[in-house]
Amino acid sequence: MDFAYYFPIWNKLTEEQQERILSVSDFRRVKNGTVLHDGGANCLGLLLIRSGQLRAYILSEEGREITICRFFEMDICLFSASCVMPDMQFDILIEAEKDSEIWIIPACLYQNLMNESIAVANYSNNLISSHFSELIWLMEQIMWKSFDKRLAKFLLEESLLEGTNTLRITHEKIANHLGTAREVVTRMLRYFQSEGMVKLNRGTVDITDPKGLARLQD
Amino acid sequence: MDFAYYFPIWNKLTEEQQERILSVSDFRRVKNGTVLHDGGANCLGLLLIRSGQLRAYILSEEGREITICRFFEMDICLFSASCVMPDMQFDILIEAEKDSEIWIIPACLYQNLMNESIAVANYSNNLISSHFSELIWLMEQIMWKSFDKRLAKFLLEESLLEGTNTLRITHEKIANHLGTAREVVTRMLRYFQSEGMVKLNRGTVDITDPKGLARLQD
DNA sequence: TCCTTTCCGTGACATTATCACAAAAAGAAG
DNA sequence: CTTCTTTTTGTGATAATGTCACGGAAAGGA
Repeated sequence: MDFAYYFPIWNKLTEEQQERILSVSDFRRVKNGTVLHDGGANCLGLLLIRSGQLRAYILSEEGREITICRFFEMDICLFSASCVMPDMQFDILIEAEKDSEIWIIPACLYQNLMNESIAVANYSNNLISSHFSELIWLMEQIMWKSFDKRLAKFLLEESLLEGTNTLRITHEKIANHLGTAREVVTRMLRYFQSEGMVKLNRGTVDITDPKGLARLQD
Repeated sequence: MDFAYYFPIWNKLTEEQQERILSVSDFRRVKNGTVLHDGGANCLGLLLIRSGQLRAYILSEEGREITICRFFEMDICLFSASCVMPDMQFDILIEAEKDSEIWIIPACLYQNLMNESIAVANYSNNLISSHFSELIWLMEQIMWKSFDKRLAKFLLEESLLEGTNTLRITHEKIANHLGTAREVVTRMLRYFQSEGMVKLNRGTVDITDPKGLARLQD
């Protein structure tokens, strides 16, 4: 069990606390596309990612989406344990963006830890603070950056993440990440293509001029 | 000194901690419009509001604003103490929306308290969580509500806050709250007026049909 | 009364969102 | 291989909102 290696503040816990976590945490493999949490009442627990990738997003009544935050290896997601934070009342969804391996730490256990351990309480604090920061940053992007910049930035980030210039992603997925309509993405991508910055094919976006996109992005 | 009455978890602190807070906290009166915190490095401390009203907002490079959150009597604002939360790196501004009386609790003191007291740590947790929630809510409004609804909701909230249907506020202020341009507010208000829902005068918006606005707002 | 500042009104135009529809590509079924 | 279905993309028309430029009205100060 390499749980201890992945859990961030493992060595700040007492042995008894470590035991408790190990004994009740659940390991699980989920497929790309699995929805792990769909807002509101249900309170799965904290998610500790061993491998793969998750995304948290919000959903409008009309079915539009926007990605709030992404989680990677060794990250902890506590949006799926909103019951731990009683003042956290919102409907956020979490889905696997890749096949993933995760541990699920029951919310009630974590709740207890937060009440026992200052280290845990302060660690949670830092987690939420950094999510708050990211959200402010996202807000600034949405409010004050034109869509061409946001799209360019997204493509570059995605390319960095995947380690390739040939992104296997549909216009619709991109739209769902950025919180806009598919047509808007299509049109902007076509413009990028006309400028020689990308090459489009069904299901893929090929970045042919990363520097061009980079110049655009801010 | 009625500090103890206003400070939220006063009775969960030790006497020694209470002493320490009292001895270093600073009381201050600020005028409407005073900017208490302007982002980034400076780290004034926590603000505990005894009377008045503050708002936290972000600012674009072009000078556009949007209100992130407001603080009233007995609220605590910790955005002005972002150094306490090392992962909170963003430029947020805080200004008095009314003449206000506040206590300033030095950041380093609070920092220490968080490391000593689980109550303080968890209280901070709840604060940040609830701000995170509010921010998600704001994001949903911005992304998925049309401007007429947002403006109607703002006018009604403002009227409730002020306890009057005659709001003394300029179109520009409204625009700064809602993160849009003054012209957009002007045009929408004129539309509201043409529908008989408000009556406009220089510097005031008079709500003549609250129910009409309420029907609009969602 | 004159001058300055603040606030508001409005046309023209740009950007982004919405709606409606269709074509092209891929996949499934026979 | 053909036919059917689903997914993905393309695009025009129109609506909503943002941007720019300007001017005028009201308030306040000298």
